[in-house]
Amino acid sequence: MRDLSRASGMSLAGLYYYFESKERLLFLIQRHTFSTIVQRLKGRLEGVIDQEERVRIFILNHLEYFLANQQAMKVLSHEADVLKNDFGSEVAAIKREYYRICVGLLEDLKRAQGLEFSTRIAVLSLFGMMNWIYTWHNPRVDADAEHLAGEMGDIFLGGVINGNKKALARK
Amino acid sequence: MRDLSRASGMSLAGLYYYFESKERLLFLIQRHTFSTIVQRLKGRLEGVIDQEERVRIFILNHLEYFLANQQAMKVLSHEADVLKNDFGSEVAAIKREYYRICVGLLEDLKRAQGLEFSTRIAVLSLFGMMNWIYTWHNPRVDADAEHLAGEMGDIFLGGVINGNKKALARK
DNA sequence: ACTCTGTTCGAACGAACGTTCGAATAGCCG
DNA sequence: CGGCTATTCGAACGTTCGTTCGAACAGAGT
Repeated sequence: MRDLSRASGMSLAGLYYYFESKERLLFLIQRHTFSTIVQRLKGRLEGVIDQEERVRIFILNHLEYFLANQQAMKVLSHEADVLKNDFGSEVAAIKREYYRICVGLLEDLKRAQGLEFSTRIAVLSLFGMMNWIYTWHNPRVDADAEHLAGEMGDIFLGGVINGNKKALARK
Repeated sequence: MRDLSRASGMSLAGLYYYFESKERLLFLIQRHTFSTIVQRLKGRLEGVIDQEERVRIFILNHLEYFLANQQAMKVLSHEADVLKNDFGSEVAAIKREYYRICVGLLEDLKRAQGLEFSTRIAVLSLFGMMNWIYTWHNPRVDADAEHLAGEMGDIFLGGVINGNKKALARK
């Protein structure tokens, strides 16, 4: 809170006039962030019917937000699951909705292409690939969100589609 | 430190008889952990020539250690990069060696199969998939390390191999 | 001018943290 | 037994943290 007061130019006590506690402030930030990501995603998915393209949109939407707000996402990843009670459950609900959307995309993809793989593991692997980016992405060295989303989309989709056909053939 | 004294049964001051500071204790834990992972990996890779199998060994070795020491890895992931100066650079060197081993495995795979993709993005995507596991793995619900390593290996290898051939054909 | 409401702040509180110090204890060797 | 070293600990120190409180100030309405 002292860091925030210094950075914002408002006194420490002044912050508490607007935010009743540090926990509530973190809650507001988290809710705003994850709601925004979900809302943008829904807008971008509208009208797109190709299942692979829909997954690629999901990846791009996620990476764009993460890279545009990298320091913020570093904090939010670090502070995940620290909110208690109502704060925690409300944020968890938004995250769960986001997770479920991704599950839905993959279920649709499986149905459309006749694939068999664990949706849960695939979704969580994809989240891992995307979320880990805050630990290594350097804007001066690494490509932008669009390019990274393309590469990760190739790996992930190539994996669940082609890798899966191979696994089936192995049986 | 007070938590550690409670959990270990030794007094708070007693801890400082064995570890000169909290930072040095964290350093010793991190060095031990990452050295162990690297050392085990090297042993398991010995004599294995198939490039895909070598990557699968890498994944299995990583996941096995992470799941066998899940709470510890949660802390270590959380406390990554907090060590300063010599402590930080010595741990960073071990991590860099581990990273380089993975880069080597993928470079070999690319050479053996004539693939083209960004090694850096592939390696970091793989690390993301594997490291993120500490946030979601539930031993009562999710499969064991061997099974997860198989699934993640399918996704990742299927992605960099088949997904890559498709990307080349797209050109 | 006076009050009322909304806004801002310096100063402090209590708790938690990493660390230190001197005293107490235990085990061993002469 | 006496003396030595290694080990253990209660108590405290100084700092940082989240939070609170009362006073000060500004502007609008009467």
